[in-house]
Amino acid sequence: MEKQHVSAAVVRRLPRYLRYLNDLSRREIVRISSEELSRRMALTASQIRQDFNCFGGYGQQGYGYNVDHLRQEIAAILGLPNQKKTILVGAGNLGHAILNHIDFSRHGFKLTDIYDNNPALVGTSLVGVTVHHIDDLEQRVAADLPDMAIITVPRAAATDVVDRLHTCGVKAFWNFSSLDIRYDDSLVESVHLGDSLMTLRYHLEQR
Amino acid sequence: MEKQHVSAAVVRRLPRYLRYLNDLSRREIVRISSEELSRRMALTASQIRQDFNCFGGYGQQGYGYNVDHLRQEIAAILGLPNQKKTILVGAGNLGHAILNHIDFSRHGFKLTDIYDNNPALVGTSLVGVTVHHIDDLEQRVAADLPDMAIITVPRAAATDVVDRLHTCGVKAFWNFSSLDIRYDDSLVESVHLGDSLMTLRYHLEQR
DNA sequence: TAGATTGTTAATCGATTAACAATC
DNA sequence: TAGATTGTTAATCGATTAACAATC
Repeated sequence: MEKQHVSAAVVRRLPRYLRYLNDLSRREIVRISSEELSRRMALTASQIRQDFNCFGGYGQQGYGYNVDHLRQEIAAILGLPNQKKTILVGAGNLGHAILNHIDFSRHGFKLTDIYDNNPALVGTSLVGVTVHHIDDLEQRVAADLPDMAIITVPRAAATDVVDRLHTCGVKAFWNFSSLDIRYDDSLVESVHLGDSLMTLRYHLEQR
Repeated sequence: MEKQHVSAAVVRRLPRYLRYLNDLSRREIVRISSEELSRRMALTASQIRQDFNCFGGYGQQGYGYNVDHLRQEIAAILGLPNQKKTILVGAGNLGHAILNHIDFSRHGFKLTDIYDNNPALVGTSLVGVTVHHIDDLEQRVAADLPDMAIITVPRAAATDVVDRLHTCGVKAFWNFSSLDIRYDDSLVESVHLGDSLMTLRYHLEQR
């Protein structure tokens, strides 16, 4: 049902809608109006209706939106029911944190491999997935191409690792390095922690 | 020199400008034109000039921008030379990763305290800062009010911890919990890892 | 039916881009 | 001086908000 083009701004809001809807569902709230949801989320009701209408009419006049139905529609739009294969490269502090913090299956992914260059880690298992040496990257990726790679290696290693991945066919990255990854044929979602912190520092200044 | 209102969109770009300028500086490039920078950053030259002009004329016609000067101006605008006090609450996987991954002093902060409820951690030291028990939070925060708190506790604990912090005077948060923090008198910068991952999952679907 | 609330169009607002005069 | 490039104004584009007719 995804007809018209959906703007990046709307897409960024979808996960947040999903969080609130899941929460409402947990509290066994069956229906919600755009008005009530706007109060809870600190958005305008207008924006909520516009956003939901990019995809088709999920509401009902005079009634509002059915929480469970809407929740499942958004989950489907995001592609969550269908799991894409992902690998994680760099099982240091940040890699460990991601592995333990994120439930991949609930976010539409399946973790298939972990890579690191630390001999002490290679061969061990983290969250049920074996850690392989980074030297085996090309061979293993060629045998079973992942849909995405999580980049949690130190900055110094990032360019090289990402380039190798791209060369052997990986075209999507969840990037935690402070480097900007950019390829014409690839999808990149970056989490620049330092940038986020500095943004906060700026606003702290203006008070 | 910060006269006119600076939009959130511009502020979000400042750290990225700084990263590129630092990189240019490292390579000993002395001057850069908006045109050349736009190529490197994949922005328009027009946007770059608009952005830099929110704060005052840092360039020179016919020459461009002095890399080092611009770099220092932006660092100053962000407030980096002046360190604000921050505490970190929740020294689990994610907390550890942040502590080891972020150089606070380079981002305008100074880490003063760490809190956790794990007895095995309390009393130990991480990145040179002692871990205190969460029960001591109110007492210690009252004695030395931090400018900001980093929230890396599990979701279940987040509401309570944040509320306690807010009550004893903390009015800025770097939030890693999947909860939305919202107070009229507080500044919140959230890093919603799950949201970021789902956004990526969406775009992976549309290809 | 009357009341509530959506879906959708139109108006507003803000951000990005284009253009060019100012000036180094 | 001539050429380059900024600072700044105007035009465009896109996103948000307001309004209201459609309809459950």
